Amino acid sequence: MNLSRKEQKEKTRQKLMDAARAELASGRSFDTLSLREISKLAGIAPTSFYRHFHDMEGLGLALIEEHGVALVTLMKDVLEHATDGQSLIRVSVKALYDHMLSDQGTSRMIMQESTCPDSVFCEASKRVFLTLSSELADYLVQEAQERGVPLGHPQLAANSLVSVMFTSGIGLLNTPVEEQHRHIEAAIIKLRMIMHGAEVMGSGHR
Amino acid sequence: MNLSRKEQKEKTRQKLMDAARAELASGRSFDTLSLREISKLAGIAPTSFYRHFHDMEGLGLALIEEHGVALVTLMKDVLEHATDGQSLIRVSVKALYDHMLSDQGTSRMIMQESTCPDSVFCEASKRVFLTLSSELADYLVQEAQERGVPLGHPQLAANSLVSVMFTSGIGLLNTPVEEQHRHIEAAIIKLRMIMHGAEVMGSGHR
DNA sequence: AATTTCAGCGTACACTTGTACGCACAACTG
DNA sequence: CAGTTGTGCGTACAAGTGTACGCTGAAATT
Repeated sequence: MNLSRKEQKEKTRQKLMDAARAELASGRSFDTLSLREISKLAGIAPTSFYRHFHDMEGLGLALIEEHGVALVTLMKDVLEHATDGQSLIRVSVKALYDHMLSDQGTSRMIMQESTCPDSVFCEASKRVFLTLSSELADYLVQEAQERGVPLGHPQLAANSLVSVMFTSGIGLLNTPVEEQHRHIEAAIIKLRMIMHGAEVMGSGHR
Repeated sequence: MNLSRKEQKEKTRQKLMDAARAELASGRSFDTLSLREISKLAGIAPTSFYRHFHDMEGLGLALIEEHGVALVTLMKDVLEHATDGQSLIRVSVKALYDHMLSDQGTSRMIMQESTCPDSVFCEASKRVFLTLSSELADYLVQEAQERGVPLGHPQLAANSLVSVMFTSGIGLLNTPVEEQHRHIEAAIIKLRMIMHGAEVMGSGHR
């Protein structure tokens, strides 16, 4: 079972990313991670790191990129199979939170980096949120049209939904298992609240 | 104009905190700041740092603490002088955003640290948000009672309001001046949307 | 006036950091 | 089969890190 060069390389690359994800998941912030440390955890020499990424920045970017793609795919999938508006929220939340729990490190990183200005990470993170927001907004207007219930400021509504969804999601990561269910239900209520608000604002009420 | 020892010490302490705030404001994350670097920027020897803080962690905590107190004071002040519910949102947003703009560094730091688990900073940051949320929730129920318009889930509503307010606020920091006004108006709409939603949920509608 | 206190400094040490350079050796290519 | 390619390694170095230790001089206390 000799591995080809490409396979082997991909494998070590994943080892590096996994090492970083693990450290992130344990609560470290990305910019406290050092090239040497990650290399050691991945079981390679520090100088070999450069065979896979030009930089730690390169690694970070790869993490965000991969996570973002998965997130957008997930959301499209959920929206596609949505039945009605009520359960949609519940299903989205569950799906998103499962995903966040499965990669806590990168999830936190994206949230963190989205607050920093002028960094490559920030741009990448914001792009993820923006994509999700527009995707959701598109769906909302379409769905509202079908139901004949106009929505006010769908773009802003989607934006708030994403904000609250992720802020709550991050909170969930630091929540003991026995309280997670309560936490999720709270998030669902918050999201419904925003949807109701959007509907009110859609029916002429300012 | 000889300064007393205490005054002098307080002055250098502030120089340290100001140096940190400046670095934070320029987009650095707190844990990339080194003791030596901050000491140099403050114009003192690295070893003198210990006369003021036990740690960089100590400095960080002081930053969050001070900022948090200012924030809570500000909010209480705004709520106290509130006239009606509509302008309240506008006034709060303006006040908060002024405050955030005046200390971008710490504002960002609090947002960032609130996502990390198991850190002293996280606890401190979350405490700030929690205090703000409860303060706001208290006001909302009281105000709702006076108006005779019941609110659904006031605690969750307050929580969402704070989430959206701060997420948008952080976004504002990275927004060019000419777009800031539009950004603020968008935030106000988002917040009103949540309030409408809370009112809908208060009138039996789930 | 004599004594104590203490903010600030300089030196020193053990570590960690990124990365330049060249070598080895297995996998690919012709 | 010879030749090239490229992953991974070890060494080496300059730069930066936290902090222990002891000193100084002025302010505060006695």
